[in-house]
Amino acid sequence: MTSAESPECEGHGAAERFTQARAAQSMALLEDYAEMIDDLIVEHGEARVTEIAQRMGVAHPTATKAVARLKREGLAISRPYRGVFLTEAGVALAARVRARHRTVVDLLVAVGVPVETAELDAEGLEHYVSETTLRAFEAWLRANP
Amino acid sequence: MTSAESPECEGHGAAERFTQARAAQSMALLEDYAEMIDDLIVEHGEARVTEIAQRMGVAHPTATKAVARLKREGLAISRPYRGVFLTEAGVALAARVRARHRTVVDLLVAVGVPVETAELDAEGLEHYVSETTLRAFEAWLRANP
DNA sequence: GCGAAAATGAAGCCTAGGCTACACTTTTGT
DNA sequence: ACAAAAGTGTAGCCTAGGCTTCATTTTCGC
Repeated sequence: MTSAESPECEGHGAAERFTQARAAQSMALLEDYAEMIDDLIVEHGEARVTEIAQRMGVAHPTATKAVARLKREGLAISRPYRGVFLTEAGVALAARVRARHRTVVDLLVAVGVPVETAELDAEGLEHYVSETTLRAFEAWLRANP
Repeated sequence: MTSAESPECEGHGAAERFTQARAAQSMALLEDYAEMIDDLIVEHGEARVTEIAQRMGVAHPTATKAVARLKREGLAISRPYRGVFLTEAGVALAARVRARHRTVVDLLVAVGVPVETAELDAEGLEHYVSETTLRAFEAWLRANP
């Protein structure tokens, strides 16, 4: 542990970091589903629960629950036995997520990570990259072409 | 996985990526607790549940539950009303996690992320960095001092 | 040495995110 | 047109990981 820790007493501020990481985690699944739904709409004009479930590697009721949460958060809309669609906010989220994913993969590849590994790791990593770090990645990629 | 994957259509195997990311997530908390306990043992000779809880930013019963899980996984041992200690496997895990954390922070800083942000983001990121990526980071850091 | 404070454990509740089983629509094929 | 197949929804169960409340044990101060 380096950086800004009080050497005496207990080093804290640690709790904050974990709390923040936990918050990021709760957003991660929502982001994945939003991006997935956006993909499906682009490909097929709509996203069906069954296909969302297949691609996410979960059973269909799990996908249904996730969609319900997306709707609660104002990111998606759907009617019974019909496809799922993203709201404006949902589309914006999906776009942000996709761009961030690209940047993360690009940076990993740029520092020597094999492309397939970069794609694999990015799936987990992307949700924990802050805006500040993302911009640093972009700046570095621009400066190191 | 009941239903098989259609090898046709476009880019899948996506399900696998998500499944893997989910598995990594289930390991993340265990890793954080193991590292934290190791820190406390180094500092105080033992790790008390209350202090683990404080530093993780959770209530003490939450820490107790996490310790129970660590014990189930063979990573820690403890007796009622006594401190928590790591098994050999737990110590090894903590060491690996700490080394990985440092490498991730170093790489982030090296590409221009502010130190405080790097520490913050690394807390979430580190759990999703594969061995391959970690080694790529180390190689890159050696080549770009 | 004893009573109070601090630490720990145990019970019970909540949400998220998995699952299976089953019921009900919609789509589809003859 | 209608029955079978496919898709979707609902209910109910599980685990993980949060929480509060309360009981118990240890530790500490006097």
